[in-house]
Amino acid sequence: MQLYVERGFEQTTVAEIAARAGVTARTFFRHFADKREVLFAGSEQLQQGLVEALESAPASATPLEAVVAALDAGAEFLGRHHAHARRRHSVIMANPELYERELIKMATLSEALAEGLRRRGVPEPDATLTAETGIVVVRVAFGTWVSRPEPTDLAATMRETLARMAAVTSGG
Amino acid sequence: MQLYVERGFEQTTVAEIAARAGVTARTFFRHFADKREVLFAGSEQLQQGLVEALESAPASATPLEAVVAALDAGAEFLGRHHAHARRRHSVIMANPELYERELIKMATLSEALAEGLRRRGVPEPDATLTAETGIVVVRVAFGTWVSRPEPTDLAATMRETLARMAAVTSGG
DNA sequence: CGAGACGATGTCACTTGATGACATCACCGA
DNA sequence: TCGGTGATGTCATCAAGTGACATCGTCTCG
Repeated sequence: MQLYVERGFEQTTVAEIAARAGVTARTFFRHFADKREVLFAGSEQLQQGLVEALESAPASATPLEAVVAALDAGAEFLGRHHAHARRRHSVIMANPELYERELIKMATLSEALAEGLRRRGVPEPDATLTAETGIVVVRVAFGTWVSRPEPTDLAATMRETLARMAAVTSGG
Repeated sequence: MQLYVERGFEQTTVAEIAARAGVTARTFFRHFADKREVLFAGSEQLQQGLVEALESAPASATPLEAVVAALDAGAEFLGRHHAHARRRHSVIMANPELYERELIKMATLSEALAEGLRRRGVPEPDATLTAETGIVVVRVAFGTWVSRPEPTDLAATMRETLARMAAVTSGG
């Protein structure tokens, strides 16, 4: 993060990162699949948390309600470390390569949620669509949350975003 | 495409592609920014078509209706060459690197639609959310369309997908 | 205590993707 | 015919990864 902020992502070489960490480039690649992955460590935990929240939603919950439960868990996970999140987000948004990675992480997350919904008996295409809706809400809400200079309530932002989403897709 | 299908994306080298095309690797990189971009030539036309359709929707149209107009244009563009689309899609889905690129193209498309909606006076976050909804519909509908062995009506699939999307986000 | 297994790291060599600098060559218009 | 322009080739070079092998410290078992 230091180097990416200092001189930009493309301009910093893996050798430099490794040097600052006091290891070798070869070692770097044993910890991270590639140069981008450094910024996405911990995304498995997020996914795991979301899926667990989805699964522990009551069986009577509608698909959307189950996803809302997952969103709440996501807000708790993402809603800490506002300052750090802002720095990280600005680095990612400044680099198409990193943004690509971010997007595929989100897509993976979406697929995991869809799978969880299917396990709950939700048929296709509803499972996929509900999951995708959830991910759009996470992305958009996180984006506005992170754009605010001071930390606010991410869960609330997500709920508002979801409400707008519902309004908008029903032709409001 | 030939080489990517024959031996997989990662396994084919730029030198091979260039050789089969009868040029040099250096020339390849003058036509395509990178190895993946080969599969995404023409995506600017798609974007342009969608945005134009969005703009030529009547001023009285709701945001969602305007996006539906764009979707129709997209269906016309994407809905041809079913066989080719299937091959291309399977190659992309088999390779995370390519899928990443696909996702960022879609994100760019989404942002272009959002910008078009803003020009129509749609405020945030509705513009972004409506555009994202449209893109989800394109992605999911295209996925099911391409999964069918025989060509069907993509526009119809999109409409059905959008209807499910509306049902699902309103808690159905 | 000592031998050996194991995990983390380093070293080296190599492939491939990607880019800059410069040379060529074909073609087009004055 | 001359000169410009655009497309391509050649060459050198850098950076991202990866495989093979060596090294070193630690932990465990007899």
